[in-house]
Amino acid sequence: MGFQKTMKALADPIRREILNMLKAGKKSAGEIVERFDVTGASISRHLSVLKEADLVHDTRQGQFIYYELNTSVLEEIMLWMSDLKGDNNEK
Amino acid sequence: MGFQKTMKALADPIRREILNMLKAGKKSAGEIVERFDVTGASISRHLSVLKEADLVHDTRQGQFIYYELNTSVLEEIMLWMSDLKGDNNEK
DNA sequence: ACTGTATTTAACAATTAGGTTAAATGTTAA
DNA sequence: TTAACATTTAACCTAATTGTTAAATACAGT
Repeated sequence: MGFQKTMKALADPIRREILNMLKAGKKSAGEIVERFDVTGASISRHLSVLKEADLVHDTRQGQFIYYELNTSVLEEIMLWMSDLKGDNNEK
Repeated sequence: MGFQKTMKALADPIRREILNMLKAGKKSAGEIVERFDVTGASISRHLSVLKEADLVHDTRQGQFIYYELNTSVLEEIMLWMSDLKGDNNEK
């Protein structure tokens, strides 16, 4: 269940770019929107896809909602890819 | 150009399962079709998506077309994920 | 040349995804 | 409580994806 959601979430370039941005630290939805040429509503939905995939966590602080990267779910994906490549061992 | 195609190709569960099958060695389109509950036409298109993403190579042998796994394109994806995770080094 | 088998391609229907604008929600501050 | 701001949700549109069936292509054997 999680795997499919994660892969689907990662298949969109805007969502991947959002993840790249968050590597530098948590950012508010507004700060994220600024970087793209689409509406806030559109980014908001992308964020909710990332959230459902557990690739980000959000915390409200006042009127802002901050998004933060969560890479733990990438673990099993990298394992799957490693396995596919024939690297038949851990990590 | 390649990255997006690869991620898109990997986002479908049937295509991932095809790749899993091919880990065991090359298989004809027909052998692949047998494993799934969809028509050969459907699998054929999935195979062409995988081919366009360079995740598989195909070679005709008589009336059969054999598909073979190519994992080289996974390299850059794993690098991207590693980088996202903060593993700021090689491999 | 014909027949059978393997596979792909074309045409179409149904579903999903991603974008927009407008309305709704939540928070802050006056 | 009203106003302003940040963000999400709803309604809608269009384009892309995935599946189906039927036709086309490619090869093998007689």
